[in-house]
Amino acid sequence: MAKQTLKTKAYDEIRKNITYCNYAPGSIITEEFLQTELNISRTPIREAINRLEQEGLVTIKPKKGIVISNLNFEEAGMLYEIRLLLEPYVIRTYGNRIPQQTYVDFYKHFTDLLSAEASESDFDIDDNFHQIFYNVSQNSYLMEMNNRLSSQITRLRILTRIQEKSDLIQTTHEHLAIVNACLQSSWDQAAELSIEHLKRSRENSFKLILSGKFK
Amino acid sequence: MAKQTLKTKAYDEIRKNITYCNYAPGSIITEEFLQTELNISRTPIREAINRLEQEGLVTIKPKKGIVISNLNFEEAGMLYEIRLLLEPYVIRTYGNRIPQQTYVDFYKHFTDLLSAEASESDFDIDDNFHQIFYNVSQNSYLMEMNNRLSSQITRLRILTRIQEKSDLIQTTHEHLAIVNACLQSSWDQAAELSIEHLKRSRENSFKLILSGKFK
DNA sequence: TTAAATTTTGTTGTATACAACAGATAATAT
DNA sequence: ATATTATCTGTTGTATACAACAAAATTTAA
Repeated sequence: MAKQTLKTKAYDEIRKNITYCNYAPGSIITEEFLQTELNISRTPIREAINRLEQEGLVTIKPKKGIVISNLNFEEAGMLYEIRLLLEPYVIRTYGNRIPQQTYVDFYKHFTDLLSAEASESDFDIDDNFHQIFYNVSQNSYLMEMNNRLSSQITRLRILTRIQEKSDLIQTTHEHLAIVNACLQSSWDQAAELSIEHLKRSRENSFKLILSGKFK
Repeated sequence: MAKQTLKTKAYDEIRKNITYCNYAPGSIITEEFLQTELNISRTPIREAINRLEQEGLVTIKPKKGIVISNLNFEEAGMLYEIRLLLEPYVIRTYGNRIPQQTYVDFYKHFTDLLSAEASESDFDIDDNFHQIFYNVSQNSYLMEMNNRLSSQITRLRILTRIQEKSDLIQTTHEHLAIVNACLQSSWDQAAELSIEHLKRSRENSFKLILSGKFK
């Protein structure tokens, strides 16, 4: 990435801070705070914030401040509803566009992962796994939709996985099963497995949200 | 709508001009042009343009100008792919949330429409018909997705219907069939009919695009 | 004539000053 | 003490000036 305007720099920085929950969900920040924190003038900051509002990560309260979007029960429900609609579709429809080698790599990665300690990069691997299916669709609406979802999903994952690290193993097993089906070109089965995976993941998130461990 | 900032006013105005093809697809405009045309200073104009870029209606070419997005074969294909995925889903899943009376009103409206002359407001009715299904889903991702799609769809419709006004009758007949199925609570059938409707509509758009009548 | 270097022009990128306004706080009247 | 009014404070909304830069036009050299 050669060219980086201040606008995109501010956007990347703020978005990262939101997705990784450095700014707590529900909290209020101001443009001036960001201005001094990032050492960037208001104009690029504002443009970044406007975009983030568009993406649903913040809400601008006129004359009040910038509210970091909450992650509540309803939001999680919407999120998973969309994923349950889109992911089986992209797997079934575009799974065959992904080179077998990519599946093999994933497969290997996952088996390695199951026999080792959990690390910080696991989030990215998971994200990458889902993202690839959207990208090969070559449909910019699908890709953008995934982009929109992924930051919220990451926030959800961070807020939940912290409590239950054992979940990673279960998730990886399920990813493994999906990849396995893909390697055999059993797209319907892979789609079905992704539905099961998402449903279980949803129930787990719901449980954690309702337990009130975070808010 | 009581409160209207200049930002939203600029956004509404520019978006309307794009969707109704007052700014031709592919043409290039500048911030200064918009500034003088709308009599609004650059800052709100920029914020509006940024949002429109985010929504895919324009592309900002640094140091060059603002390019009104094109509507080509690929774009139309993506558009219909998403609609074919989402609309049957929302009809099947949320059709029952719409009061019967609303269906009856639609039904009446459509039959009136078939026995009268075509008017300008037909676009809005069509839009409204599709939109209601998304709105009752109460899923902000779905609603926003529809919002995103609808402006592109409107552009497509305007560019195609101009040539073939007879298409309106066919479309209305299909809408009628869908509403009919909904009135009988035959959601699966309604979903199936919407798929047929969209597929035919897609083929029609493709044909018109390929004929090169517009570019 | 042609190629290269230079200047000009037009556009967006960025910084900043000021206006508008909502909400909180303080002051006042009853 | 309480309700009402007025003031103050903090924040975003808007306007505008200037910087940076890319591309086009012009000039210059060979």
